[in-house]
Amino acid sequence: MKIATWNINGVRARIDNLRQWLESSNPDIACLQEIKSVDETFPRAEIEALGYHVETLGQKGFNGVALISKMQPDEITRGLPGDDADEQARFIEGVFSVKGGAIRVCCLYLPNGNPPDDPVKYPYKLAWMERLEAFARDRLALEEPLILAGDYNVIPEPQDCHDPRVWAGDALFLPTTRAAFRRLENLGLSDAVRLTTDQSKLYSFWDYQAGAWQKNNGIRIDHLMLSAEAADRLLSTDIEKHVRGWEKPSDHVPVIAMFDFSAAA
DNA sequence: ATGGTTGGTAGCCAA
Repeated sequence: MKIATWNINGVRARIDNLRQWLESSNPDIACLQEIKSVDETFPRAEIEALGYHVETLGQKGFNGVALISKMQPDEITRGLPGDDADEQARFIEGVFSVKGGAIRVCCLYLPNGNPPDDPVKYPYKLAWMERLEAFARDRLALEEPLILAGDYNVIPEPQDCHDPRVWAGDALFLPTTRAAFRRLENLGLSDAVRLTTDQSKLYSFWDYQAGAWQKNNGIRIDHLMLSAEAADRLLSTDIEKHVRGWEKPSDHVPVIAMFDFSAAA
């Protein structure tokens, strides 16, 4: 089973890329972030025409996430628990039946947090990460294959960016941010890409500005974090870098993980 | 080099 995460940076501006990607990469489940669309204007029919189920949590103008899948989900939950006043559309969770049980796939768009001295933005990021940690602790107690996939807006380690000095003061790389990410790992979640390679300079995002793509000035911020039960079934991962070279690309590329959920638990 | 690029929106903001 192929599970993907992709920050698409505007699903309506990117519908041709999305179709081309779904047809060529053929994921079973895809987590999309930054759809920048309300549910009413989401290009549902175009995606359903390719044989996918579509679940969205939209928002006007920015944010917004979608979970699209070949299988019908058994259960969908919208929003990250822990703050009823939070109106930003950044989280959608689906449960899917596989042979021998269920898998749980969460699509998340973690707040960017810049600028870090803003009175609202960085504290919101850290609070959101605390809520994610509490959520993960709850779900990990179920002892089932759990995949938390999305744009984390976190550069986990210095080797995940082209130049750590450039990112030193950025909300994506501050020690406090990285420590919060490590707390997720310490709960028992593993970075799928890092389970399969220790290679440096693997990136999932290149800024549109200053020729970052041409110079390979990228960062790795899109992650699939796995429970032990999911990690046990992991076969391989891939960062689909070629998608960044397409016409009118997103600034992020899809990150995928292949699993074998066919064996009994 | 505190620059420059994109999407959604009509607030220039968010990234």
